[in-house]
Amino acid sequence: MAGELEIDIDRSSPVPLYHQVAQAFEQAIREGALAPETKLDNEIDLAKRYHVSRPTLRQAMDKLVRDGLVVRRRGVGTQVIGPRVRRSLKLSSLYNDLQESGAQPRTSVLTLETVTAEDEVRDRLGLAPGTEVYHLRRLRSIDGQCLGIMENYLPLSVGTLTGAALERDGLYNVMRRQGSDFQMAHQTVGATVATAAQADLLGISPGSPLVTVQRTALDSAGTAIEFGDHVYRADLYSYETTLMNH
Amino acid sequence: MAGELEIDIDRSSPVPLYHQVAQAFEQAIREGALAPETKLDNEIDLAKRYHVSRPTLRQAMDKLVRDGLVVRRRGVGTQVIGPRVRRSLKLSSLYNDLQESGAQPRTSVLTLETVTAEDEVRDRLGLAPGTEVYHLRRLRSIDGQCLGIMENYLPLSVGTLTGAALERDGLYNVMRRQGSDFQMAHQTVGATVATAAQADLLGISPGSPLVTVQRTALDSAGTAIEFGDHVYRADLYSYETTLMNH
DNA sequence: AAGTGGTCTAGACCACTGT
DNA sequence: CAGTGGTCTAGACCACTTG
Repeated sequence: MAGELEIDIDRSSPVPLYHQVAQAFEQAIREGALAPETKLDNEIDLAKRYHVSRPTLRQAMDKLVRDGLVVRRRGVGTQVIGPRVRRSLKLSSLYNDLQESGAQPRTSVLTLETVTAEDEVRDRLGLAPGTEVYHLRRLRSIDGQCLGIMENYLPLSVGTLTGAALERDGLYNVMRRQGSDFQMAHQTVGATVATAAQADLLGISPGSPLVTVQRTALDSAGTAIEFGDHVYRADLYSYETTLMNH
Repeated sequence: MAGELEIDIDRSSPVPLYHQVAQAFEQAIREGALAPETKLDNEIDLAKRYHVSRPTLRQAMDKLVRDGLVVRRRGVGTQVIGPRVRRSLKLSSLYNDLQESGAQPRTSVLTLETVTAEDEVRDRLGLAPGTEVYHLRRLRSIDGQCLGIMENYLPLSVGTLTGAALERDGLYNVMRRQGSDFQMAHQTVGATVATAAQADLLGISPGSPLVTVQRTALDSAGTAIEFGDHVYRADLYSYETTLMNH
C-alpha cells in the first residue's frame, strides 16, 4: 500500500522533471522495488513528495501508463501491473532494434552500391524517377548464429556510407553522425518462407518460416530517409508490442 | 501555409475538448482538407481561435503526433505528414482487430468447450493449477476467403459464452456486454508454416507461410481476461505499426 | 531578435469509485 | 460521503531555429 520511493530530482539537469520522475518509477518497478499490484499514493501526495506540480507528475504517470507499467482508474488509484504480461517470449525486439541499432552483436555488409531506384523504393522515399540511391544488404548474426538479412535503400543525401563504418557502428548511428536523426517509422510485419538463396545465407532449410519487416523511417522534417526490407529467422525472432485502448 | 480550419467545439459535450480538437484535425488531414507539408499556425494562435487554453491545445497536438499525422519541431512549427507513409500495404490491421473486433465480416466457431488449463495458459491468465477455462477456436473469413484460425482461452469468470453470440457480435463485444472491458494487450507477432490440418482449414497448401499472433488482454484492474493464439494467411494479413523515437 | 514548441506552476472544477 | 484520477485554465520561463 505504501508506494514510498526515494527519488533524487535534479532541478538543474537538462533532463525534464517528468522524465526523471517517470524513469525513477520505471526502474523501481522493473527492479521489483515496487511489487506488482502495489497501489501508489495519489497524485497530489506524490507531487508534494517530489516537489513538482501535479500536471508535471501526471505527465510522468502518463508515460508509465503508455509503457504498460501501471494502470490508473478514476476514483480508485494507480496500481503497478503484474510482471506476467511484461515478460518476453522470445529473443530480440524490433523496437530495441530501432533504438539501439548500433549495439547489435554483429553485422556484416554483403552489398553496398548505388543503384537507380525502382518504383516501390522511389515511392517509399518520395524521390523523382531515375534518382540514384544507396542499396545496402547486410547479414545480422548473434552468437555466431545468423539471425536475418537486412536490405536497405537510402537517398544519397544522407551522406557517405562505408562498409567499415556500418559494421562498426550500425546504420542508424552512422546516419545520426551525419545529421540524419529519425523521428518516427512506419512498419509492416508479416511472414514468408525462405528461398534457397535466403536459406543458404541463414544456414537453414529452404521453406523455413521467416518474419518479414518493411520499414520507412522519417526524420524530424517528415522526410523519408530510409526504406528497409528485412527477413528474420522465425525461430529466433518475433515482434512485441503493447496496445492501449485509448 | 494557412492551416485555417473551422471546428465546432461543443463545450457542453462529455467528449473532452482536446479530443474534439484532435479529432477535427485528424479528419481534416485524412480527408485531404489539410494537405501534406502544410504548416499549421502556432499553438497560441490555434488556442485562441478555438477558445481553449494552450495546454489543452497541446494535449490535442500530442495525440496527433502519437498517431503519426503531424510532426513538431521546436523553433520551427507543426507540419502535416505526407500520406505516403500512412498508406497501407496489405489488408487488415491487428489494431483495428482489437478495437473493432465484432465488426469483422465473418467468424465461425469451430470449438467451444471448457477444459483444464495447461501450464502456459494458466501462466498467461494468472490462474491456479487445475482451474477450468473456456477454450474457443474460430475461423475468420473475409469475402468467402478464409483468413485465419483464432484460438482463445478465457477464465470462466468472464461470464457465459455461446457460439451464436460469438458469431454474431465478436468476442470482445460479448465480453464487454458482460462487464469485461479490456484496457491493454501485449502481443507477439511471428511467423510459421502451415501444418496439414491448418492448410486444410484455410484452403491453402501445407508449408505456406502464416503470421502468428499471441495476445494477452488485460482489463482496467490489470487482470488477464483473455489469452489468444492466432494464425493468419501471410498473403492476406500483415501487422502495421508506427514507432516514435520518444 | 523574433518566433516556435518544450516545460512547469498553482490553482480550479468535474466524474467516477468506493464506503 | 470522501477520495481518486480526468480535464481545464492563464499565466511563466526556457531552448531551439531561423532570419
